[in-house]
Amino acid sequence: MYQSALPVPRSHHIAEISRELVGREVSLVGWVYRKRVHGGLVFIILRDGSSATIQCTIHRDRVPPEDFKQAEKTLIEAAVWVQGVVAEDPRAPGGLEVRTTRFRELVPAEPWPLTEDAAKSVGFLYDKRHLWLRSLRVQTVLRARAEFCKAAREFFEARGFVEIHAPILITTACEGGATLFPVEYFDREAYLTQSAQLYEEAAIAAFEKVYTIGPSFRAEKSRTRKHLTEFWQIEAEVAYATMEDIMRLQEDLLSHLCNHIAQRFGDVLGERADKIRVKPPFPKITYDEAVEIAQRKGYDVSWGEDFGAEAERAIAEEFEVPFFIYDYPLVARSFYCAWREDRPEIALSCDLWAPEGFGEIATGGERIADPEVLRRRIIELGLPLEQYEWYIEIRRYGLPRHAGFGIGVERTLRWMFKLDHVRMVALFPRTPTRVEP
RNA sequence: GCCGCGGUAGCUCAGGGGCUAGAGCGUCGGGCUGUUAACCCGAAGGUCGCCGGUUCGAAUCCGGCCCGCGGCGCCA
Repeated sequence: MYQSALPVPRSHHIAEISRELVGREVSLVGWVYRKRVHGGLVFIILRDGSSATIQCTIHRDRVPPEDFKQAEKTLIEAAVWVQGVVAEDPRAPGGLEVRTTRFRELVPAEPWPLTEDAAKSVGFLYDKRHLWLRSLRVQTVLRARAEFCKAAREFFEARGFVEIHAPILITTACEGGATLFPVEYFDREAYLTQSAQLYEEAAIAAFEKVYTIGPSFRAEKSRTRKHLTEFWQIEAEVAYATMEDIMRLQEDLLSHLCNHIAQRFGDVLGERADKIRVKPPFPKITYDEAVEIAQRKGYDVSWGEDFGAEAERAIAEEFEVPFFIYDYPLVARSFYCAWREDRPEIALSCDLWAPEGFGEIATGGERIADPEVLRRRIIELGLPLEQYEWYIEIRRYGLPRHAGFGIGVERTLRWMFKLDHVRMVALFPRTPTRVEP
C-alpha cells in the first residue's frame, strides 16, 4: 500500500495564507526559520517551499505538553508540522500568525552553522552553499534564474525556434584553445564545451532557427565579479540573418526577459523594477565611439584591443539602458566571425552591454558562411584544421548567411538585481578557487 | 600569473615573545506568556592554517608552503 513520505496532513503552503483565512484552521509543513522562546510562549517563524514565512505562536497552555516540549527544543532548519488557526495580529511580522494547537518535529536539525555573524564571511557562506541556499535571499535569486530561463523559452517558442541540446563533451574549440578544460575520454582527450554555437550552426540547416540554454566552461583563472569557470548561456542561431537581425532579436529577447522579471519580482526589486523595464530599440555605438568614451574619461585603449576592466566600467556607466557596441576590430574576434565587405578589418560582430557600469553580457554576430573563406581563416590563425573539417563541411551544402548570439545568464541576472558577483546567481558556483561543494 | 589583505572556539573578531589565550553570537543548563537577530543568569567549547627556524620560552619574530577574500591581467 502506498504511504506518503509526509506523515501528517497539510492544508496549505505558507504563501497561500492571507487575510481571507483568518479564523480558519490550517496545517502547515515547513522548516524552522527563526525561533524565540519566552518561557511559556514559543515563537517560530516557519518557511516552506513556497518561499514565504509565517509566525507561529505556541502557548504552553494551548497545546498538548509533548507538543510544547518539542516546539521549545526544536532547532533552526528542523522540519516541523504545525496545526493552528490563522489570526490577525499587529505584533506579528506581516500582520498574520498561526495560533498553534498542535506541533510536531518531523525531522530534527543540528545547531545551524549559518549564524548572523557567518553572513560576514563570504568564503564560509560558499563553503556552506548547500545550506545557505535555504536562505530567502538566495532563494529569490535562484527563483529569478528559473523564471529567466522560462521566459527565454517562451520567447523563442513563440517565434518558431527549435530548442537543441548541444554536446558538452567536445573536441572542437570555439574560442581560444588554452581555456578548455581537458577531460579523459577513454584513450583520447576531450574537452568541456565553451559554447554551443558551432553545433547550432549545423542545426540551423535543419531547423533554420534554433536556441539552447546550457552550460559553458572556461578554464580561465579570472578572479573577478563577472567570471565563473562554469556558467550558462542562452544561445540562438538564425539562418538568413545578418548582424542587424541578430541585434534586433537580442533587443526583443532581453526586453522580454527584463519585463518578465520586473513583473514577477517587483516586490523585491522595488524601484529597480522600473529601471529594468526596458524596450527596444537599444542605443548602438561603434567600437570606435566606445574607445572615444573611454579615452575621454581618461582610459587608454589602443585600437584592436578589448577594453580593460576600468574602461569597460567607465563606458557602461555612460548608459542607463542596455546598449550595443558593434563594428569591432576583426583581430579582437574569433575565427568564425564574418567581416564587412567594405572594411575587412571590421567584424560583423556586436556585444550587448548592461548599463550602470556592468558591461558585457552578450556577444553576437554574423558567421563566415563560405567554406573556402572559413578554411583560409582557420589556417591563417594557425588553428588545427583537421578538427574543423565537419564545421567547414556544413558550408559545402547550402549553408546560407547566418548569425547568432549568446547571452550570459548569470551576468544578465547580476545586472537586473544589481548583485555584487555573478556567483550569487549560481546554485553551486564554480570559480578558479572553488569546485566544492 | 601579478599586487594587496587575511587564517586564533561552530561563526565574527580581539590579543601580537613570558601566569590557566579572551569577547560577542551560536550551543547546552536555568529563568521568563508577545518576541521581531528577544532578554537575564550560568556552563561547556581551542592542533592559535601547515612545516621548519630563532629563542630559556613562539599564537606572537623569521623563512617556505597551503587555503580564502579583494583587485588587476587573461577572457566571454
